[in-house]
Amino acid sequence: MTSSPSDHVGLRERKKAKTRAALREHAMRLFEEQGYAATTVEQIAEAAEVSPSTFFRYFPTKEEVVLADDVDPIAFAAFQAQPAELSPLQALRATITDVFGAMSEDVWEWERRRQVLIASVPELRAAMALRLFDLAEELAEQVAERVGRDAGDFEVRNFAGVIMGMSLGLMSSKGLPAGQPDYRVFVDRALAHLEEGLPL
Amino acid sequence: MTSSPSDHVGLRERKKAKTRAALREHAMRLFEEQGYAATTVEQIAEAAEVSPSTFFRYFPTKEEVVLADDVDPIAFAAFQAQPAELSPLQALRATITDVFGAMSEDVWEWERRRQVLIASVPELRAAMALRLFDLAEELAEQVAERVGRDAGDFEVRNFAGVIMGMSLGLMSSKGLPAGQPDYRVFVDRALAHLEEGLPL
DNA sequence: TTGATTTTGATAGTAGCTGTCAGTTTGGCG
DNA sequence: CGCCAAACTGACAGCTACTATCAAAATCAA
Repeated sequence: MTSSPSDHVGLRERKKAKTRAALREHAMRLFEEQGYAATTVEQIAEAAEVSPSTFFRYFPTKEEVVLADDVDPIAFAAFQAQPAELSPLQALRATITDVFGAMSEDVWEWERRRQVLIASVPELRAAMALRLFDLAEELAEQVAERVGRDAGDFEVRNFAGVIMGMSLGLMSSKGLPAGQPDYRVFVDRALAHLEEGLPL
Repeated sequence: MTSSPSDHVGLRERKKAKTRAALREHAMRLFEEQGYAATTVEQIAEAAEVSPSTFFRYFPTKEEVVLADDVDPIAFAAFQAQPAELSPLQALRATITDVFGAMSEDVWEWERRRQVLIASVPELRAAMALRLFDLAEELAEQVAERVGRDAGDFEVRNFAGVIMGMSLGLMSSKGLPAGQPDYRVFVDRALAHLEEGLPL
């Protein structure tokens, strides 16, 4: 689903991909080493051996180099592929299991580093929250289709908003065990709790 | 609870309050007239007849002049005052009714303008999301006390996160009727939906 | 009125980001 | 192979949010 039939992977494309990956990796490394705010775009560009203006050609903002994500579209595809008889919450849980299960350990490790960084930098959390608005929009559309309602339906939107909030809640740096948190477990547990009606 | 026994409201304090109010009002007006991004702090300061550096002495960031809020502490106090036999969700609904009901029409009108502005400016939505993290933290503590659990309890935190997300969902500019949305109704409806276990 | 404290404005500086604009590299095609 | 159009690149200038400092002015307490 990520490549169209006639996909010219010429030298140009490969070079672009390499530059992009280099920027991301050096950025992540520098952020972890000396902090997000203390790292300037100039330093990242220098480490990746390009000019600062080139950085902004690949990533519109400094935040985006961390937030750029390639699992979301996969997850949405997986959600859509869930059997129709599942309830939205059930389908969501199945999706999480599927997507996380299919991740290689390398990809997952990268993802974990991202999460830790985002959770610890308020600026990134804010940007992530913004992104979640769009994701909630998409989720609302898919849920609407699944249950045969309009995407503008109040309860459908509320459902999507609640899921979004649950995800944000898991990002709260406080309250989660430090070290190497395994978000795979947390997400499933939170969804299960929601499925039972949030008993307290 | 906002004033200590011996509260000297001298000329100094009054002037400060006036300056603060002037900054807020002119900022809101300018944002509505020419947009948030297109309005500079310098313009706001000039309209309120102070220097730009004075603006930052009253509000740490440009966002804060919109986000500064005085109903949150009232709402938390009201939540704490709810009868102990109510479930967290019931207490929350009662709080909303109480607080919104006690608002004067003027205060409510100002609140409505704020909400509309925040909903329409991504930057403000992001900042508001950040603030909701702190609010969720406080909510978690109060809920924990209410149900006799630890504030770090996973399900308590999940509850707080979900409530936060619900609030964010209501801020999504799309999907809400334009014009003069009455958030009082929406919040209660969303809470009721949650109370029923998010049926779809 | 005097002296302490607070508030204020001016100034200078940093960083993130946006634009422009020429110089170079690249891929496609005759 | 060689040319052209397109894309990529890097340098520069500029804007705005925000910070830090410091002396002048206003306010308060005695």
